[in-house]
Amino acid sequence: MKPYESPEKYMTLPRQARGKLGSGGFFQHSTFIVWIPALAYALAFSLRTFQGPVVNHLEVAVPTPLARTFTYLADSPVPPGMRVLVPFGRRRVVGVALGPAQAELEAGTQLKKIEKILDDTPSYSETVLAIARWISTYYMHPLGEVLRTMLPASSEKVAKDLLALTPEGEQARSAASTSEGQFLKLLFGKKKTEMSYGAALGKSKRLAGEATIGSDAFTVRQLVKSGLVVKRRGSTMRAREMQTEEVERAPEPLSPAQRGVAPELRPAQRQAVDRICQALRPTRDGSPAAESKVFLLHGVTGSGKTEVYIQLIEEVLKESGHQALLLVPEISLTPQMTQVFERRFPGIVAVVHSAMTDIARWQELQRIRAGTARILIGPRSAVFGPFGKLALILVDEEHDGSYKQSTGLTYNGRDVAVLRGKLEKAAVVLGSATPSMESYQNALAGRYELLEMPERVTGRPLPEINIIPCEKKRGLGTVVKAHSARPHADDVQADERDDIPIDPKILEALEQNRLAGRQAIVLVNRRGYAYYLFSLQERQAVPCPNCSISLTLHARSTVLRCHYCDYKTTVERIVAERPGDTLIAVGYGSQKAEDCLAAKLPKARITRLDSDIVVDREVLPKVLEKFRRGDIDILVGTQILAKGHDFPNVTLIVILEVDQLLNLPDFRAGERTFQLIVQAAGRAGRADLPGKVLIQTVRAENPLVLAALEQDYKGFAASELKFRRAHEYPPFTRMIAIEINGPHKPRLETLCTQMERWQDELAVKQPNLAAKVRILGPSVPPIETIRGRHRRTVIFSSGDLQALRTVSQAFVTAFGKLPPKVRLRIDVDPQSLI
DNA sequence: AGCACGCCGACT
DNA sequence: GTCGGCGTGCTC
Ligand SMILES: [Zn+2]
Repeated sequence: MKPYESPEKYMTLPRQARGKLGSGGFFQHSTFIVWIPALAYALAFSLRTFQGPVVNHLEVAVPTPLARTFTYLADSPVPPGMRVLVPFGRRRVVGVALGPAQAELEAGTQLKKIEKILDDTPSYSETVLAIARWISTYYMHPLGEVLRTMLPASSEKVAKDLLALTPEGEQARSAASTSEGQFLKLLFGKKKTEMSYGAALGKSKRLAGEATIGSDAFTVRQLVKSGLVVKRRGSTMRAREMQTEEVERAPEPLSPAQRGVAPELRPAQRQAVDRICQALRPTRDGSPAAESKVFLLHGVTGSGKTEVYIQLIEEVLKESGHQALLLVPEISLTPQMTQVFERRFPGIVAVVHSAMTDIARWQELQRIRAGTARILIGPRSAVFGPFGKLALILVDEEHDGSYKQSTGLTYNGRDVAVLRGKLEKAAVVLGSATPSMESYQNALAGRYELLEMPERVTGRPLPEINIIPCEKKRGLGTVVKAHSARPHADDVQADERDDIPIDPKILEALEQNRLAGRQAIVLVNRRGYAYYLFSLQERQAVPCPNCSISLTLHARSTVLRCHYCDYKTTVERIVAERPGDTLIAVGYGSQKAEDCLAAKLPKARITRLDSDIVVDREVLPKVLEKFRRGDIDILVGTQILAKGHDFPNVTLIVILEVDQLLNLPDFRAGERTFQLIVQAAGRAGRADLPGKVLIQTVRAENPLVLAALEQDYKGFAASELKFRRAHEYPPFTRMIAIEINGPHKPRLETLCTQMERWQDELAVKQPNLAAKVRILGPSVPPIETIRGRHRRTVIFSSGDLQALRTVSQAFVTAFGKLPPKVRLRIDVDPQSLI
């Protein structure tokens, strides 16, 4: 009997077998606690019979994209939180009982009966149900789906059909001598030998419509018939275990010294621990503190946050049964990291991460549910853990973007943590060296208590940070003129024959570092999708007059546009408006820097790590391991390299494309850049081996960069908050981004016109409401199409959350019926709008 | 999102 | 003829 299998499967098993599950729902606390509400509930249920038509009517949340719940008939009362098997349409699904149905039924509705109750005790506690309800409303996501995502993933993976190249097909592709072969190359790309069948259908159709490069188009059918490809039933892919997962869980016995006389705390640490402990003090009856308190722990890199966490957890453990949750960005969730806690708290730490198999994850969470584990360490989804008595939630690196889920239910683990803390009356500690503007503003406004640890306690000195100003434009890009405004590969090359993208001083430093037997990290941006126009005179990107974010420019086009508000202008116009200025089209990320490194440092062993690879559980650990072993001299990669990993032999970190990062078309560009520099500074060197950080920029006097050099968070935050306030961005407003996407561009554009009309109507019909909410777009996002689907975004923002919700909800309802194949995505508090 | 129904063009 | 692709409607 495997508990992680779908309920449908185990429902067919005899009852005794089910008993082995611990006869428990997932979120249950204990049998004792649950049965009392169950009895009270039964009483209430029967009383209802006197009141009205709700007898035996049970409200059930069903996992479906429909934004509503359903009413079923139940023979006996079903306490809220129980999972139930119900008929739904022509299938059977697992829903969650919510309570007696309150809503009036439409006349003539034929109710169906619940088929089975799947739990002996509720899977979802009252508190967890309350969290689910809040999430459902706040993130505008159906309750049934929210409840489903809260449970650990079941291993049912949909077997999708695949289209695979046959050996003949592979041959035809590499030869590319036939039109079929050429078409296969377009369809599959150069290396892949299989792709999803659905994607193949769509892509082949698109290629046929595009009247492509001379080569004929074929239908998938034709290709199958000629034996070049075969349709295959997709195998159910099982998440592969990360190698590190097998790291010995029970560590070797520790000497008392090792295990743990806690290190002497510095005053700032002591003070933080004391303040938070006050909030942890349990009330008389043994339940957690009477009131939840949120702390923002702002500690510079090396200020000893981990030790503070550990001591707080120790405090929690003093109370029988009390538990603690430590949320960590996915990327930092390494065995090295968890071992620190496992050593200090042997046997009672549970760890979950996304690379685990479902069984392993289920088992870890089971330990939390049973109370045998008292500490849970995990990424954002761990915030839904099945705690009995959660007394403390720690959110490490609270500013980290990985706490935000970007697809489906777009929740932010940090924000849910704050809510859960409130509902569970647990203390919440948000820790960071560079707090998010949201949390910092909450602290300034007194909603969170700010605790500061400005002092470094670890032996590692701050590295030397140098700005390398670029006197030349350093290969930034092409100078645009009215008559040749297009950024084009040829121009770029012609222009840069003697203008390399990396300053010789940096190349020299890299070479010296290698000769000294040390390693280096070079941080670049992800390879580019667009350009911005850099004014040499103003030393900044040409911004949108409405939104103050950089205007973007695409290759082979001279149209500059704002992807927030859809403001448009042309390069010619900008050039004409700024006589005497030099304007440069700069790509946000490029291959150039890497190529230059390889060319100028032929002896160095250089490897590139793209952030796309994070998704790939195989590559990332392998490369990092190689780097750790010293088989790589220079690791070139995106921001992820600055996070989480400690490489003791890295003494030099180079940040090459700071200007591009600063000018990303996103109101958080500055915040991200600041975080990157501070993080990098925290990673270079170690106690006996001082590190160095080099920053190449065309604008050496940039106050943001200067503040980062000084680790002056407050200075940076003050100016950043000023910017946010002036332009009505978060944290001074809330934002909801709605994306529509679909394969037919004209259809999407028609829809956009309707959306504009809707806005006009709102302004007329409800002027008061409309005045409170800023609506930008529909506009074209910087990445216009993803996997053949065109995209448009509408951004709602307001300082009045109620008004924002009302307007967004009205909008979503108005466009509830979408044209064929068009999908709508809602992102509440979007983390990135690209 | 599933799932079924019904319509239509194209391949045995 | 029928098989598969695709738009449409429904889910207590
Ligand atoms: Zn704009």
